Amino acid sequence: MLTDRQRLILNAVIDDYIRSAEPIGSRSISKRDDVTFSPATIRNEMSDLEEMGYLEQPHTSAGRVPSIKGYRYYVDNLMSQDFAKGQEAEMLKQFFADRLQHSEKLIQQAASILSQLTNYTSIVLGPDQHHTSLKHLQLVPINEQHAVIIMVTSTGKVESRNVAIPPDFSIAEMERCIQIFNQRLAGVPLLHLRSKLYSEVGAELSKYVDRFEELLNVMEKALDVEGEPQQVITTGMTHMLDQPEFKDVNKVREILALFDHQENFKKMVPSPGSGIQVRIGTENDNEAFKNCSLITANFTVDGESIGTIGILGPTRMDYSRVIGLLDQLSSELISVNLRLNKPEEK
Amino acid sequence: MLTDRQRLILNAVIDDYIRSAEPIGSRSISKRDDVTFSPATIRNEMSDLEEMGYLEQPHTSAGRVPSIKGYRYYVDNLMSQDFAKGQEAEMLKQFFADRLQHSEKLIQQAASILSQLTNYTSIVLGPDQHHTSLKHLQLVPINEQHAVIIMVTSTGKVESRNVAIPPDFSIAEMERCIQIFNQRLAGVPLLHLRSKLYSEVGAELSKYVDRFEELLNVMEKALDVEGEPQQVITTGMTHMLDQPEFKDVNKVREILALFDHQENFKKMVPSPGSGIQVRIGTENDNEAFKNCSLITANFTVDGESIGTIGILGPTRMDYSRVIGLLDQLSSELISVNLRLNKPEEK
DNA sequence: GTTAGCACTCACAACACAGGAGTGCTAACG
DNA sequence: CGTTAGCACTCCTGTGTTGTGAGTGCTAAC
Repeated sequence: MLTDRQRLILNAVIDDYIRSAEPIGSRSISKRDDVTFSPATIRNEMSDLEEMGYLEQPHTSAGRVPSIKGYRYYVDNLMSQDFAKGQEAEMLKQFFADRLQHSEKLIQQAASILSQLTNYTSIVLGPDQHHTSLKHLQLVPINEQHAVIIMVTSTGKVESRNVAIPPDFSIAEMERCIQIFNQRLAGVPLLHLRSKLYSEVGAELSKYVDRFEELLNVMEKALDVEGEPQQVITTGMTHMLDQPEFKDVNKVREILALFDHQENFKKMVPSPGSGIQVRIGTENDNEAFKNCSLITANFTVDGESIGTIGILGPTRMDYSRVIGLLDQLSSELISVNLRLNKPEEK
Repeated sequence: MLTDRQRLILNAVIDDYIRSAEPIGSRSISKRDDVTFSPATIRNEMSDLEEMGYLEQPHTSAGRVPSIKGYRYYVDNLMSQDFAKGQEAEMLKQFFADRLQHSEKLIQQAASILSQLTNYTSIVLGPDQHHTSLKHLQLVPINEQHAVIIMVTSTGKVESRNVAIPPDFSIAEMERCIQIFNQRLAGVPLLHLRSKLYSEVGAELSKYVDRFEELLNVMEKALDVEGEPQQVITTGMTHMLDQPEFKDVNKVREILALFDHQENFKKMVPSPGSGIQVRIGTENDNEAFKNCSLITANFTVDGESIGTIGILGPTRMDYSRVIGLLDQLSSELISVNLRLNKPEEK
């Protein structure tokens, strides 16, 4: 569809624009080493590229700027794919060298590093609750009426809930029940905890405890993971302000407002699975992000999602570098997880 | 030191300026209901107030603006002290009505509400680690070589650490050790855990386990709370941008940069104890905050600090309202904690 | 001591204007 | 026929000018 020369020029425009953030003119393109034609020729080609929708003109007599379609073509076809894994990759490796964190915290820290490296904002979504399962349940009494229930999940994360002990239940009784829960519920996906609670545990429990229904009620509330919003953590929002496209406070506000209402992100992040995804400008279905691009990477181990990292920058972001870093990070994470789980059952 | 009329005028200037964010002229003051003199008289008084350092002039022929000294005088002497506890107080009450969270999470949520109510940014500092103690220790094995150690603190917070099980230790052995730890370390302040580990537990442990030193080493790392930075959570940074004084991106950047490096806040927050504190403008020892005020409230139960909330706004912030809300919040928190711990031992 | 009157100051918005980067078109060249 | 040089035209941007209005400080009168 595009001639080689058009592709060369489109690539040149986007490359330069990513660096300079200013409309690119024909003259400056012609000065590049990889370009041999005169400004006039380039003007003609750029005019064609504009007509086809790959470039845009802020106004007559300004240079050209890539359109969403242009960026998309760049990411899909033009962009250098040999993600230069230089010293930055080395930094990531160093970072992971001797970490023994559960994967969730690990990803958070990785995102923070990514944000520093790229000068973009990073967003971490915890692992999709629907796909993590319960590893262990534990009761810690606070006083006669209150206790803390601790859940350890398959990702190594620890969650805790305060519960009120039903009157007339002794702590010893509670502890016996928790044991039963543990036997029956270990390995069950968090999402199914509630239904299993009645179908599996109920019958068993009734043999040992009299007023087990009351207890089930309490546990149902405590184990309800849907109430707990999926955690969203952002780092490096400052970097947003460094980009010249956001020198106007109002544009920044729209975006930062999104950060305060984190529910939004869940909608924006592509459905789980499927490695690295790029959403350019209006491809995000959110008005506030029309000048931003979001690159997300979903990290999985053994097919289980352990978290998602998103890198948010202006549409004019350095796609190649960010994708390269996420790529590298992905393999590091996998190797860490192998190290951690090597001698595991199954 | 100030005449009644001067106090009235200073109060009027600050009041109006808090609302309008624009320099206040003599004419607009004279229109207030509580002011009976002419603009000319007010001009003379304002001139005196400026000479004394309570007011400032952005430039000749502009109105007056309060100085740091002016705000300080306002907060200490002028500000209405009957913190109107209207429907806002009711909201807070509602919010606390049936919460059963550990106090730390409770404070975080409270801060979030405060941020919404006031349109300022809120900052939560976790309880000072030096004053919380260990309640319970728990080991959850992940595989043969790794386990999660869970610490429940006296504030009801749950912390977890991944540890590597020393080679040749069985999980059963580990669990026996943890029991000993629990007996010996429950109630010990987190800060002293490490020293007690050797002085108290070491001897006891040597009776049961052979190579206990190795184990102590592992535990020492796991229980080291000083490595873990004190948690800092911020909400509602967007509101910062709503203030007209921050319409310039560069000023915002300085402040947001602080948020990315949370260590800073620990230095800024006044030493624990002592209720509500107000830091106006340059009273904060941080260049970036020279146009901000920080109101902090330290919440304690039975003399133990359970966390600190800071409200950050422009120097022109509504001191009276914020202090009132923090005041209200403080009493709500205490009543919740009473409810939660009523039947506790001691 | 208080107030009216008035000249003076100074930020700010509106406007005009020059400079310059970049385009689009046309015509000439190989 | 594709490519290039030349040139007129567009339009953003920065700068200087001017006018307006809010507000002050001073003086004189009440």
